[in-house]
Amino acid sequence: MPSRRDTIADDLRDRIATGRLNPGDRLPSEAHLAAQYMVSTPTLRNALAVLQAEGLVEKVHGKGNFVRRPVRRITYLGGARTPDTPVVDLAPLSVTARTTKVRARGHLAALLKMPTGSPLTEILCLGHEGERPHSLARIYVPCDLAPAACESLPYEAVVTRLMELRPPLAEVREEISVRLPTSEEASTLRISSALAVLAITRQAADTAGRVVEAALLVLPGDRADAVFTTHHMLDERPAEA
Amino acid sequence: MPSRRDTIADDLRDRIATGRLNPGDRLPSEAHLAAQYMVSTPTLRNALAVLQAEGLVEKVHGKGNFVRRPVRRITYLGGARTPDTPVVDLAPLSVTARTTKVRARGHLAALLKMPTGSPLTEILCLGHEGERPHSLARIYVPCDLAPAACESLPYEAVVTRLMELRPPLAEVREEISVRLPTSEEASTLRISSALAVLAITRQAADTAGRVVEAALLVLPGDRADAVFTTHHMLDERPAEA
DNA sequence: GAGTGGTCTAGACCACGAG
DNA sequence: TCGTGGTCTAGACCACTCA
Repeated sequence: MPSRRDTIADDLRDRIATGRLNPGDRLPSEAHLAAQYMVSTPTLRNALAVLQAEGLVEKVHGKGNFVRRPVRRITYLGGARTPDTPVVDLAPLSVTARTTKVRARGHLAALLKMPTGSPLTEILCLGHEGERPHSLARIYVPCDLAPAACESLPYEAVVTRLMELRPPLAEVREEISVRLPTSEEASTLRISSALAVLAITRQAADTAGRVVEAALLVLPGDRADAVFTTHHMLDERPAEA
Repeated sequence: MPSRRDTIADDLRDRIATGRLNPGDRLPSEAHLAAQYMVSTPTLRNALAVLQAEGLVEKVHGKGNFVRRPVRRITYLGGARTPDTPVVDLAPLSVTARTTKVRARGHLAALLKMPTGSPLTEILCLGHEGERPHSLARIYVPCDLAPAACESLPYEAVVTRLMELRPPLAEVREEISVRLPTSEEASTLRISSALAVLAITRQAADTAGRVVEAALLVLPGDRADAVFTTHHMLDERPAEA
């Protein structure tokens, strides 16, 4: 027996799929919809929450519920990439970076295989697409591998300098998990705190086994994919794209 | 201003973290807790939903809310793995498989690069840890690469036969996304339909570029990680673990 | 049958956005 | 100021589990 919430969500989803509701359209108010479907407002809101989690509907406080424009999905390219590929594929997007010095503690120290309290450079990156933030990255590198006085450099310059300072990488480990955003992440990314995010922990080591970078990436779950392509090493080694 | 829901969730989370509530413990009933915190039952249930999404609390209909035993997280090993590594690391776990013949359609046909209607063998795998299901995999292979009459074979035998029939792989592409489970997936995995899952689409091709396997994996977001390790190809090629 | 969670109701009050 | 969504209330009724 499908719940009323799901019945309503299915109906609205169908309305969007068949073009009766178009991207950018404002939905009738929640009170209106509740009356149409003859349910209480909490029930209707639950139905909208389903669609919101699917990325079909966007709620804007004080304005209404809107059919989301089909956003290009963010693609995180993991693994087999050339060393100068940016951490997230931000091709036509803008990234703002802020660099600060912090000290390793807890999980972060373990990730970098450095003792607690070790000085680190944190590069906080926020990817934008138009007005809207859409990816958050915290990159940590040992201070000796960080560009000096780079607080004011633009993102591209920081990345370029990082690559120059860094020894060649031997191994990259990426761990992907799903979780709810912290409230800070939710407000930074302007997503609902109920929308799960893709959390990627990236650890890059040089040939000596030294961890030269740890990165914590947060991508909104409704529009992020992570893609890994592995070329198996056979007799012939395929060229990497 | 933190909401009451978050205040309550924070308090319960703290009770768990500090050991005042221990794994396996049953929480007081929702009505009881609502009275303690002086909130209505929906508000209290929202607070529990937060903890449930974090994997700290498990709701069991008709029995109560329980502090979750720290479950071993499921680790999906992607990318750089030897060909005979199972799709999901199910080491001490049991897997049941069911094999049926289906026809490629829509997304699946595109994934396999086969025309719509092509015959496929579907291997439906359900990973168990004890009584509890914890991973769902749908593996599709062209019929000529599927073991004949394998409907009744155990999982391990099916996988072994698959590997024997399959040409060496050249490229594996894995796409990871976050979404809510379908109602079928939620009931099969016995998770709440509000708990996001890690959805992994795996596409394996042989040296000729033919797709020899497409797999759709669904892992519960509260206890699943996907790990990718890339050994960069430098002068010396590191041995694969 | 007693107790539990699951769903839903019909409101109330507050916070936000736009005119 | 008005309409919107955000949060919350104090119940009701149903479904499930277990004794």
